[in-house]
Amino acid sequence: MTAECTWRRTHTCGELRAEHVGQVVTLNGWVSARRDHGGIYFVDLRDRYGLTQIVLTTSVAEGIKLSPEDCLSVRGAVVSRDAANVNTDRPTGEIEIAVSSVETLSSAKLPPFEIIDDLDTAVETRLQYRFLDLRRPTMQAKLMHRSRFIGAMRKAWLARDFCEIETPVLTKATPEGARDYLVPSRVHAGKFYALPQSPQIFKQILMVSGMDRYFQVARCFRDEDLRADRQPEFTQLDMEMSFVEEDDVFAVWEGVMVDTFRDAMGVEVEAPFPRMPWAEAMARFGSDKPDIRFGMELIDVAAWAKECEFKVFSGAIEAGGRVMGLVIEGGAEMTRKEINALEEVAKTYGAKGLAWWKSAEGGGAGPLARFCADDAAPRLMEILGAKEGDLCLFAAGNQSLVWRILGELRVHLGKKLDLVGEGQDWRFLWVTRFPMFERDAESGSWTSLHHPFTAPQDWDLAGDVGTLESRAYDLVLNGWELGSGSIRIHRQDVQSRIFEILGISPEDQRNKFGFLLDALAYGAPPHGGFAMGLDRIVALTLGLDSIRDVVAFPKTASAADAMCDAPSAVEAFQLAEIHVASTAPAPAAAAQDDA
RNA sequence: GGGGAUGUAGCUCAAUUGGUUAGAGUGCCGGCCUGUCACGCCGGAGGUUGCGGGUUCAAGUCCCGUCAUCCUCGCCA
Repeated sequence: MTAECTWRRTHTCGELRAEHVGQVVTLNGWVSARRDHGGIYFVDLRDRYGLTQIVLTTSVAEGIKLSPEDCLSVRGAVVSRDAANVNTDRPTGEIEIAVSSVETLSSAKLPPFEIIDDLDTAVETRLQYRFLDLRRPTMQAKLMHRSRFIGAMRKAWLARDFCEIETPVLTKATPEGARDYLVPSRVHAGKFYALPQSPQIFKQILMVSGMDRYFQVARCFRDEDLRADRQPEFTQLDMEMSFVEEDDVFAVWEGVMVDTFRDAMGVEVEAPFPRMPWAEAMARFGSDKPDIRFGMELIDVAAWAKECEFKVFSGAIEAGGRVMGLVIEGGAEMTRKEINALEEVAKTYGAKGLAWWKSAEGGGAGPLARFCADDAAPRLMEILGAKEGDLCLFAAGNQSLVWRILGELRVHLGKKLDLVGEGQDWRFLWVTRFPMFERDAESGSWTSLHHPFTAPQDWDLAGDVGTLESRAYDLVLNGWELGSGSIRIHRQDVQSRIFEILGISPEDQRNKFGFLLDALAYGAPPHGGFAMGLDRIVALTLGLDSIRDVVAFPKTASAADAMCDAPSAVEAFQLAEIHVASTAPAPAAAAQDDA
């Protein structure tokens, strides 16, 4: 624009105060609420910074039609309000703008929903009109919190001499782990890139290169089904450092989290964070991401169960399985209906049923009561640490199933019974010493629990493969897994041996990971790192259960973008260029749906 | 891939056992109003009950299929 600009703002809609009274200002913003009193007309003008009331008298308003969400430029004097008219709920409530001229920069169609905070609109509609959804002050506040949080973190890493380095988004497909998003190559007919599930190998190679301390705010892609806390593309704070062991990684992260919480939120986080071996986490909480804000730990009742007359329990012990329980203090007041609901929860996670007992010296009540005659009841109560009036829940079966059932029940009960006490906002926990390998349920072969580059506790890999412990660790916050990391393998011979255990042939090792093995052969430093899911921690610090509100343009549960309608069909010539032919059936006309 | 929930006016919801012209709040439009800030008062418009089929004298309601959204199990090294 070469002519003098008539509409550019002098202030935002959130900054004018009593001290500005008398100034003539120009504001730009959107029409939020309108209150027409005939001879005088009030409009709340909104932008990212706040709301300012503008006042139009009849002569100014003449011929001007303001609709909700019109984008305006208004010019006028800042005037103070009479004491009776001050709006104490708004930072700008002491003043208003006596408008002398209005310019409509862009008029708005009637929005499908009102742009206000406390409006419970269907997610479907919100996502389709995300540009309007993101105009709501709460949504803008969430995005601004995300920006502040990540900004504080970046500053904390840079202050610790970490170097921010970008790694490729077009990279190499690997069959291990999650399903890859694939990108066909035009230049190399029949070949494909993959979008990274994480920058794992690149960051290790940066360590071999001697970059020593790396971090990145990295977008990662996994073509798996969604959840409230999982999107197919998500953001990690990825880092790696050289010449370190576990304690070094923990210490630097603890410092970064303390700084970040302080800078972004004004919250003092307690550090160092407690550490707990995986085996202890499973035994005590039945979970590798325990919420340590409340107790109700799992109790092994094998000593009682093996001798009891309840065949399900004694049989489980004989078969090499476990019988464990939970005690809900005062839970005997629960109704049969509530207990049945708990059983349904247990069944979701593979339980055949849920044995329960309202504990009492005299034998108690519930399905287990008839096995609690004479001294059986007091003995069971002693093992459980239960009192009269408590409700005890039991699971029997193989170890992993029992852990899972009771671990999930514990989390469920923690929410249902509101067991998290006051002042327990941020309870971080490092979970360490994960198992190195687990059996694949289908093929029976070994797979890495973390990833194949994780160092073992014992470089010699001596002993039974199934009992080997790794140097992997997770950071857990209030029962959410925030991220994982490990000390890596920096020795080529050990890396090859791990691939061998995983059943990857020497030939496949060369094809898939040859560049890493090569790198490890050129003086790789001991190194380790960690990656934190930023969507999750940003959601968690806002008290949200879903990460959808902290992602500007999230996908729906079917991995679609409701606003731009991705994914979508492409032109035949585009497929031809990349040497791709679709095997998808043509969409049937009858299946078309205009919803 | 499996299970559950939901789908009615622009939005949020209601509609008895299958029964008259599918209602309310809100928003929107028009009128009135000079101190509102969830303004108020009066009036008005607004519906393919997601889509397709079936049962029935009669379907928002029952049945089958399908689509979409949310939650969830599997899956997510």
